[in-house]
Amino acid sequence: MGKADIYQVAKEAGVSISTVSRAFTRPELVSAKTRRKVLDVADKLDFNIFRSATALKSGQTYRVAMLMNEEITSWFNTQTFAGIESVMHPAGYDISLFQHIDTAANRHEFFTDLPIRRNVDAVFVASFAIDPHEVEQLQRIHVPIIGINTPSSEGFDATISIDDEKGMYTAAQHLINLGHKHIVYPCSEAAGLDSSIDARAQGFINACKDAEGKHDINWEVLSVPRGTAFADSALSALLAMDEFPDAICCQMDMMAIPLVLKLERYGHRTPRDYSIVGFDDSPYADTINLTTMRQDPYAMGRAAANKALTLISGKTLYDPHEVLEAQLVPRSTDIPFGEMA
Amino acid sequence: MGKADIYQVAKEAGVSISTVSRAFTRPELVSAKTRRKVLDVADKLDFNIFRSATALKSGQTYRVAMLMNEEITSWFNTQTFAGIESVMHPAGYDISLFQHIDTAANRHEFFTDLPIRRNVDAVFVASFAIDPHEVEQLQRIHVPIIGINTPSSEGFDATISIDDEKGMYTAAQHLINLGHKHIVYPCSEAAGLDSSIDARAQGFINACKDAEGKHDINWEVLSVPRGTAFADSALSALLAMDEFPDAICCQMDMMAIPLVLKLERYGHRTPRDYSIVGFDDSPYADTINLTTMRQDPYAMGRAAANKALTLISGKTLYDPHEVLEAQLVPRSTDIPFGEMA
DNA sequence: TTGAAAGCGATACCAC
DNA sequence: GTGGTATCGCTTTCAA
Repeated sequence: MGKADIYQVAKEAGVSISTVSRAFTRPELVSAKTRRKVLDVADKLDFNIFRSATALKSGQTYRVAMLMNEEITSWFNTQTFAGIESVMHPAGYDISLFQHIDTAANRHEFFTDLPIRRNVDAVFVASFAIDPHEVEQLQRIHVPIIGINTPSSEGFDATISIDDEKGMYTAAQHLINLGHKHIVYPCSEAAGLDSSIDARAQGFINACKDAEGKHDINWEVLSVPRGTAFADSALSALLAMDEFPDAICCQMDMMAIPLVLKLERYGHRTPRDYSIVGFDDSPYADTINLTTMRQDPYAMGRAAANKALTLISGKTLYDPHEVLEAQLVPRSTDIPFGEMA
Repeated sequence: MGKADIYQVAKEAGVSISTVSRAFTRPELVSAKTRRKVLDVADKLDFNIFRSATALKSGQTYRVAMLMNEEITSWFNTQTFAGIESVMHPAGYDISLFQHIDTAANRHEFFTDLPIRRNVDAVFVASFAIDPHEVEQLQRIHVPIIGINTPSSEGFDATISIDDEKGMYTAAQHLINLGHKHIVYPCSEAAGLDSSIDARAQGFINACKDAEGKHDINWEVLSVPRGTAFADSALSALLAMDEFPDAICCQMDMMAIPLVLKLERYGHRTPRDYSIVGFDDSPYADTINLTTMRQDPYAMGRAAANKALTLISGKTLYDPHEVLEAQLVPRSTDIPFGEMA
């Protein structure tokens, strides 16, 4: 049966174990005939190189860690993970996932135990606020650390981020330029964990402040509790306002999409009655024709993984820290103030 | 620095490497004082057990493979992956992902090379039609094989599935019981890859055939091309019909949700003008109040992973093959035929 | 082009 | 409760 080791293959093929090894990992050092024979025997005996042994010998682990806020099931995390996977897998790496590095308890446990120490060849930190002390702890594992949408690049060997603040500044400015007078930003509290949330809110605030001299606008940030029902909370808050706004600027599509769909049931229809822009260009944004700011976390994951491979191989990055810009995707939930019903 | 090995830790702590090893993996065999000392030294030297060595010694790999159709970014795949991860990670396993085991070329490559042979402790096969020959190939790696929504349990050590056919039978029957007369099932072609698609279509057909004697119904399957725009294709096909149906039965929410949203732009509003039910209870189904058949792939992933752990540990499963039923989630896209406008 | 042998780091059996 | 040591499977240098 099929638990042959390298010695059995060597014996059956009439060669040494060195040759078997080479037939798999350094084919060019073995004659074509010998190689053919070894591989045939190996296949017959269900033999394959045992990567754990290779790992031991080489000191590499062929694993990388990915740390994230919350669950992998969120759109951003899934896309980023898929992007990293798409380049790390072909390169022979598995991804060891650490979800929910969010609560104080989880963080403390992770950063003091450092279970990944000596067990991964690189670490990806996806979109969460990590404090300087934690970065310092991470550095103790002595492997490349790559940040994706981290608030700072301090302590990271490489980072790739979108400029959330600028992106949201652009979105808000777009609504202002359309002539809107009363702009609301429903904002779920970030609890200091998701760095993007804070940066986006700041971008909105900055755009409004900058416009205050030139435009006659009335703007406000509507804080709603964090949680799974944040969109419903925002809905309630909006419906409870003295006067319904003429524009809504959303921190993410997952806020904007439910609002568009549910506000309609209360007689508020976009773009007839109000303009709205989202952020992310996540699923169904196109279906409902939501104007939004697009970011591409899959591409960011790929870029981050390529940086990691370069660093793992001991090379230097030409461009370790990259900042991308979100792009406005004009669809049809926004019209000039003057054209509204 | 910071690359201390077990010998340095032993030396610094004044013990043998056996004791260092035990301090980490068999704490109960070491005196509390010695253990404390060893762990302190280890922390100071940034030492940790090197899992690749453990793996070599034990013959385990602490990796499992997950094979899937298409990308991990689909709702079903993400949920299933997250479920598996939620039990495998705490148990010390990483998941090695193999996406796109769908095209003939990819399948052939995977099943003949069998890159996972000897390199994983278990294999999960998520929701795709795998033929008997392929299962046979998989068995050559001599580890437990666990299927999730596979069309057959033949050759698998364990399986967990929902009864797609019965679920869709229920959905169709529900529409029939509401008195609908003209029921359409928009169906993207499955190309023999996604086993659920075929089973669901069959469930719809069976329900309609069974009802033909008792009810005066007119039903049809509307085949639309596979691809990213399958919902738009279905939309076109529906709008091109001589007479718009009074009920639509969808293979998945990702078909139903765009239809509900876009048909409205053409004057067809649910439930006023037609009833519609989806399948999956995936994101935004609740937001638009879609009546649908719920399945829980996260829970299936967890169950599959628990089965895997049992099998890996050499135990026998009491109940290797489980079939779950999708549950009708009544919301408000369906009303009795008689109450329609 | 191929073979012999040392060694990667942890584990577990066997002594003490 | 602790230490010595053979061993897991592969890679790689050195020799032939």
